Amino acid sequence: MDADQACLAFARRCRAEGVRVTAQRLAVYRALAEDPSHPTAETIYRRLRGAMPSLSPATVYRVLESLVRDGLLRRVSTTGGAGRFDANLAPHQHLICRVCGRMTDVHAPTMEVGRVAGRARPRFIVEDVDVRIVGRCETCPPGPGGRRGPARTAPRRARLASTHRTRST
Amino acid sequence: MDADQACLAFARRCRAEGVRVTAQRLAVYRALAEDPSHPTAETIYRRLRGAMPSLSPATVYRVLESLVRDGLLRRVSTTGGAGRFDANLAPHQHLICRVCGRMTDVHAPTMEVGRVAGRARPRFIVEDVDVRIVGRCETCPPGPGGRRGPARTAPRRARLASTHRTRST
DNA sequence: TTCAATGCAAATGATTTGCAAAACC
DNA sequence: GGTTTTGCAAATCATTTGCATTGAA
Repeated sequence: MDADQACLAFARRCRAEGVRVTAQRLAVYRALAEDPSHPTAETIYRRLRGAMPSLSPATVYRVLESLVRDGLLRRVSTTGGAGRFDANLAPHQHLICRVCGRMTDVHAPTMEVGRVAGRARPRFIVEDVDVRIVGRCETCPPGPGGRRGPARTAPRRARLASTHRTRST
Repeated sequence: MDADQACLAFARRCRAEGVRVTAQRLAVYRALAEDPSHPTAETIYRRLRGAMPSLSPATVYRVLESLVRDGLLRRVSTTGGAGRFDANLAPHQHLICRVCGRMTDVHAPTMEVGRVAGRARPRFIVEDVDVRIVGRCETCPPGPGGRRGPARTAPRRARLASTHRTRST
């Protein structure tokens, strides 16, 4: 699998940047590299603690934060609920089903937003464009909201606000 | 101002949908209609309690949730931090400065994502496209992260994950 | 050996919920 | 008057932090 490759490259890159390569870091990174569903910190934690009983949630959060800071992972945007992460650094967009909560990668040609941003005042320097395409899997039941109904990774009810403490970008 | 118009339309629409028009609802809606900065629930609460001392944060959250559910407001996407809201229902995109946290509306021609979504399996029915253009105001100090530094509405430090309990879309 | 990373527990921030009182239609 | 909403306080959830310990380099 490609995940092994990615993990090797990951370890190399950590060492190159002077970041220590620990079992926890590798495990968290691998969990994300192997899982295209954009899991939450808690999902990663639950998935890992079987093989790593001493792992603590705090470590998962810390590892995720540091990997995002070092540009090895991305945090994807949401409108609430727990934070979700992505090891796929290539430019791409997300399809988000408001019924089942599934988040799928898709590829659309890069959109031209640079010129739009240039009109802003003060002027704005674009660094990243993040596109969320919200809708519904054809196989999920329609209906007004995404409330009720089974959910794989996400919904529980319709959520309101969102996350937790700090900033957002 | 246009906000008065919007409030009238808002009251009309509430009555039409059988939702009660209370002073709290109107105040929260108006606060959002008058403020293009996409404030958080807490910001709205602080702004309102001067004129409405009995207002409680829980009410602000509940009002926001119900207005979003009824399609009178939108929750904007973030990668963490508190949820932010928008009374502008017209299709538009957001410029987000990772240094000062400011979120500005911009207008770019609608992007063609429908065809991309059609390729997904199971097929995906697009209902909304949400574009976040992340970068930096020309007037904000550059630098690796958006950490430290003064912030208007957002940052405090680099945040990690995101919100709170329920779903996300 | 040394400094970064981990684990644990406690702290925080954001948001939600239970319930009785107040308000709208 | 009956049903929604509100307020308040307590509960939850997601995430962060303090501190002593462990471990990678």
